[in-house]
Amino acid sequence: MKQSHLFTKTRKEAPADEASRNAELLIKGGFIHKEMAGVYSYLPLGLRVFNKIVQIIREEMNALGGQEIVLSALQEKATWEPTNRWSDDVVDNWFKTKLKNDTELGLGFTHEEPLTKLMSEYISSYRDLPKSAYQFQTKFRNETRAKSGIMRTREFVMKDLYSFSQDEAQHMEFYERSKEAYKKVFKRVGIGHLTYMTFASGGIFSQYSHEFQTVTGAGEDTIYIDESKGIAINKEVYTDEVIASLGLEKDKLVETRAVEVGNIFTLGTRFSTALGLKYTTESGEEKDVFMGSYGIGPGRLMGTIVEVLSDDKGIIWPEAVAPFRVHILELGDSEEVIKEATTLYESLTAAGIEVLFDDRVGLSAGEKFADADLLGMPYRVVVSTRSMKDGGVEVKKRSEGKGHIMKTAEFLSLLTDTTEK
RNA sequence: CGGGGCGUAGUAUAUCGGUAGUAUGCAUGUUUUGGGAACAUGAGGGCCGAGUUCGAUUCUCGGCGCCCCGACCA
Repeated sequence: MKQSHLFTKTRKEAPADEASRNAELLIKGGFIHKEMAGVYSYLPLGLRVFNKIVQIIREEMNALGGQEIVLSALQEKATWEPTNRWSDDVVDNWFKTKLKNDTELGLGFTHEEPLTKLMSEYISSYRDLPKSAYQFQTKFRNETRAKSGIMRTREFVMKDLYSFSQDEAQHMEFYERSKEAYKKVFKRVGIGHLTYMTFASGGIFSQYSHEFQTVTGAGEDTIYIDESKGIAINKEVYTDEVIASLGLEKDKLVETRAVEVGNIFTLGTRFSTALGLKYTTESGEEKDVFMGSYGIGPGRLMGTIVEVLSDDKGIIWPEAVAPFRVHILELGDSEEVIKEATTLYESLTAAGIEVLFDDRVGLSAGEKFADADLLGMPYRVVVSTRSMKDGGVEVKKRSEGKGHIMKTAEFLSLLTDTTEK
């Protein structure tokens, strides 16, 4: 994409009403736009990142056997009453509305109820299990306090997967595989090294749930990490008893702040019992389906990546989620430079490489460099009279301090090799 | 929800009970082009409402909105 075509612009100063690093950098770069407290829109560059994160999650959920669906945001009262989650006294963050005829509706804050109800139309035999379904869907939560930029918002897309199994044993098999899928997701988006599977409170059907917590001061949670084992305990269940039961030693645990980027949860039969999701066993017995839920918020994940992977100049996107892989900067307006840069842009694009081409005229070199640092594409390629005199283009990785001159063909093969790897 | 802070050009910030200033961004022109260029010219502003006052952006009250800490986060 030619940068002259992009309708967003960078800005030098972050809005005064944003204190979090993720919001500052994402707004300065034109990735997102704030509509109101806790509600953000995604702009072209931000949406590209968002979609890449979504696609990585989608691939891993598909590999797990999940089937993608999209459930409705509008929810009716009758679906939620059987589980006692319609009342505002029980669930205080519903956004509710009404039909013209005064029928009450809610905007879904999660989707256990509608999916459980829906599944009862399709699941009736042990032969139908296990199954799992997931979606990327907008949730609405009337948080008393939105905060930290896109980390805690009132409207956000969530990947929520729900698993349906015959019994706890079958459920646990899926649950264990989901842990691995989640680890892959966080590794692929570039924050695996900072993300710990964390024991958290479990509910009625299991002692623990598992959260995936990424270490950052911007996080809302306090966790205790065992670095050697690569796991952590959430403060909410941090007791001597729990530490011992997990085979950990208290003096090896390090307290830190972290953000919950994902969680997996054993639901048991709470929802299936209430909503009548049953199946018939091989011996003809009727049993409640055993469920689990598995969530990741792609937007929060994007915010977390920015919190964790940025420096004083801007964002350092991991290749897997960067809006573009290469950022070509055309410096100066000599005909040779423009021709060389345009040719490079076209040949990289033809090779299937995503390129942002800073073809804007009349800007100083410093301004283009500053924008490139802020926007954070993995590779910055400068085409200028100087680079041409030196016999090529200057290639610099965003994550490294110095660039070096390469022939364009050399650069192209570098990118292609990495792709094939 | 408890506590604290704050609303001034697109953005960021000053000042002041009496003509609202600066930077940046924007427009036009000339020059400039390897780390947010220079000069000139121009457009652009007091969240809403009530009160006090000769006069309110400033003071008072109410509303709306935003941020931070805590609580909450199924």
